[in-house]
Amino acid sequence: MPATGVPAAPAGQPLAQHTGYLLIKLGEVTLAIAERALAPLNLRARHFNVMTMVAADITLSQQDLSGQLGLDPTIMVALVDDLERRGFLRRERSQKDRRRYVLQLTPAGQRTLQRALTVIEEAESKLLAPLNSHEAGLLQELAGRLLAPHWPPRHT
Amino acid sequence: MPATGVPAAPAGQPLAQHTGYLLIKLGEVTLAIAERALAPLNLRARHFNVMTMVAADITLSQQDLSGQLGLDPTIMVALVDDLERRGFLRRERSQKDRRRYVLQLTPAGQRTLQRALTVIEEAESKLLAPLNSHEAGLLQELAGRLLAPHWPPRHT
DNA sequence: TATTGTTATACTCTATAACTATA
DNA sequence: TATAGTTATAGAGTATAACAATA
Repeated sequence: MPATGVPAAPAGQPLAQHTGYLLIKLGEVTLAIAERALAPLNLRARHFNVMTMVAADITLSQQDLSGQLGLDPTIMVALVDDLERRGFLRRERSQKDRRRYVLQLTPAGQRTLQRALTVIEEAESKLLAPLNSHEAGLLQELAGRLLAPHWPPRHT
Repeated sequence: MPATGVPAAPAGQPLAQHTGYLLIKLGEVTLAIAERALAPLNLRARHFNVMTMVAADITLSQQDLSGQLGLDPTIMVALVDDLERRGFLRRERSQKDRRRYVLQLTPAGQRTLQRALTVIEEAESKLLAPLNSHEAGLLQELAGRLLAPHWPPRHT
């Protein structure tokens, strides 16, 4: 095509032809939905992520969590502070390495995580409603394949 | 499952089972890739989006653009200021409604958009490399279907 | 010396409200 | 009165650097 012109694009939504644009906007929409679903529990999506990780693996330090979730360690401090202040988890010094914390959900934290999981799965199911179960599984698989080479991100 | 406990999850990546989490992180990764690809042109992804929209439809006002791109109108002002200052587009008052601006790419803007399009498509192709062409088309279609009910977002 | 967690702080980003000019 | 665009500014969110405790 000539250097003097840009090809005419369909007026409707020229950006919708870019898969990348769709993925970015879909990510934003999905995050907004998750935040709205968790708001009644006074939780942010990050709280849910941290609690889910801690519930699955007690041996994770705060910096392990930062790395796996792609958050700055200083943000993790504030997040864990908040969850601890609200009685959802406890910090205990690791016996093997007393610089590290071992994080552990309290019973209240486990109950809250369970409720959060319920609303998250409900929201997710609404978001995925336009897809049949085969398509939903396919999307899950494709997204996972695309993400794998880039996650966790190397912190700048 | 009992209220006193949360089901044991695979330690590897408990969040990866949530499609929503994958979509959010994939969106973040995709945006980061786009920003990195455009950085040598001194453009942000938003610049590219605005220029693409303006190239496709000259009749869009700044608030039309804000709405379609999901950005606050005040952010659009700064964006258009920047593009105008760099000689990539011009503001002209609409004849039909002199409150509105009609935005128009300059020849330099068209050339820059063309170069931006090249690097964006290159980056997109790298991102999608793990998929064959059928899968890539499928992802495009599924993402579009999921996004449609939620876009553009109703500004809070 | 290096690492975990922490604090203080500066920086970016965004949204809010108030204004003007046009309608 | 309402709308398009603008400005100033406050608020949220983030990252940077420096520090204490431990390895």
